[in-house]
Amino acid sequence: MARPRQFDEDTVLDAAMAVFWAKGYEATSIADLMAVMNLKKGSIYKAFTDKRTLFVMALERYMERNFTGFKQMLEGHESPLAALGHVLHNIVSEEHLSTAEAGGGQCVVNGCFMVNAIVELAPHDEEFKHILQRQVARIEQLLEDTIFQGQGFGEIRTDRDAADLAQGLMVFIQGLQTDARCGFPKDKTERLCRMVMDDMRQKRAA
Amino acid sequence: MARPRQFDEDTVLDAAMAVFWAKGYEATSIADLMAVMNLKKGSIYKAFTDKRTLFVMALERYMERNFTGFKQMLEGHESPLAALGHVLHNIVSEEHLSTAEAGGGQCVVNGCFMVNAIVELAPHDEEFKHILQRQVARIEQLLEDTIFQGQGFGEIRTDRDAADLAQGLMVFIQGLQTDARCGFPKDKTERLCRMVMDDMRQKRAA
DNA sequence: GTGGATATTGACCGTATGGTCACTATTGGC
DNA sequence: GCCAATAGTGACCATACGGTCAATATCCAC
Repeated sequence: MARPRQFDEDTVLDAAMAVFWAKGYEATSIADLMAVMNLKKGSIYKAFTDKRTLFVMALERYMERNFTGFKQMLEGHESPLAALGHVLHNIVSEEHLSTAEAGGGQCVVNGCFMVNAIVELAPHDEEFKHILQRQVARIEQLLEDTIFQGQGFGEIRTDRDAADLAQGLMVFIQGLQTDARCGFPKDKTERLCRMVMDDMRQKRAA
Repeated sequence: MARPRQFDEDTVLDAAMAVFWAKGYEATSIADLMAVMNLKKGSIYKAFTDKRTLFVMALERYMERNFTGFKQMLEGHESPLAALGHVLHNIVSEEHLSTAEAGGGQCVVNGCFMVNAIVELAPHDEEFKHILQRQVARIEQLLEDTIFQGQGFGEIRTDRDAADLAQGLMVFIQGLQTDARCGFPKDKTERLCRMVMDDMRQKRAA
């Protein structure tokens, strides 16, 4: 009994996510969003209230996808350490980094939307800060659980708490995302990932 | 034979640096700069051409200070490893993180201006990208030299290249700066720093 | 004190911004 | 076929943006 939507919400949210991810909150204008979502201004505001709300929706969409992506990547490996290695490899590989393809945009390495949002918005906006802190904690917990398993397996070093190793790994990952934004060569970051993975390994007495 | 400046360039540049550091490029308006620099719009444009040029000057000012700060912090320690520990401790401690006090602003933890600029600007601006890549490389080199010395000292592990260790440490530091923007507790990051320092140490056979 | 040179000022400009809203279009239920 | 309800549209709005410039003020050398 009412006119149905003429756009697919998932599709346009993906498009909005891509442009916010690539350009950040401030640098993305409503005009940018109109172009990439293929919607007129009025439709955007009717459906998503305002720019900030749309950003939050796009960010939460990203974070949810990112989190379940992590979980899936951690499954189906012969060992927890291999699973972590797989996650790191995926972070560094281009496939995981958005190519902002929605709207015919060019291929740019964008790093991590969450990290970008932290740097741009967290210090000046309590709401974003809480959302982002929660997400960081969630991912850290995932890493910690996996590391804990690996310690039980005897393949990950036990001279450190799983929580500490997880936090250290998380900081390292955040640093990698900065590197990505600066366009550093993939082989360098892959090398670093191998090194970090190797340092997590339980060393046998020589 | 001409009217002299009524403001101190160092002072106003410090103020501009603080606000760009805290809020980023896009979110800082000319009005913000006028307020914090205590200058009228026309004076700013006469002295610094435009917003972008002023930002570059502020960023380069920061980077130069940051770099010489690193160098000074690395001097006068009993050993290279202790020097690196001192650097890390300083990064984590509040003193090193800008308090944006110029202009009577509130005290906020701002992370690293360079990292903020990388995340906000590097992917979409070739000039910034080059400037920032160069600075990262410069700091990495400093770390590498120190690590190399420490290896000669026998206190830093020699099973890895100094260059690799330096790159890993740099990524970790960049991750710390993200954490800072998100407002994570200092004791957590200090703990992580101790852990990383300890992992750099040359282990004696048990 | 006059002149040349630079600094300071604030009014002004064109445009882009985020956001609103009255109007029209399209639907399913009755 | 009409009605209630929601979607789509684009003109419109106030304002904030980065930036310019002519007029004025202030300096030093002579």
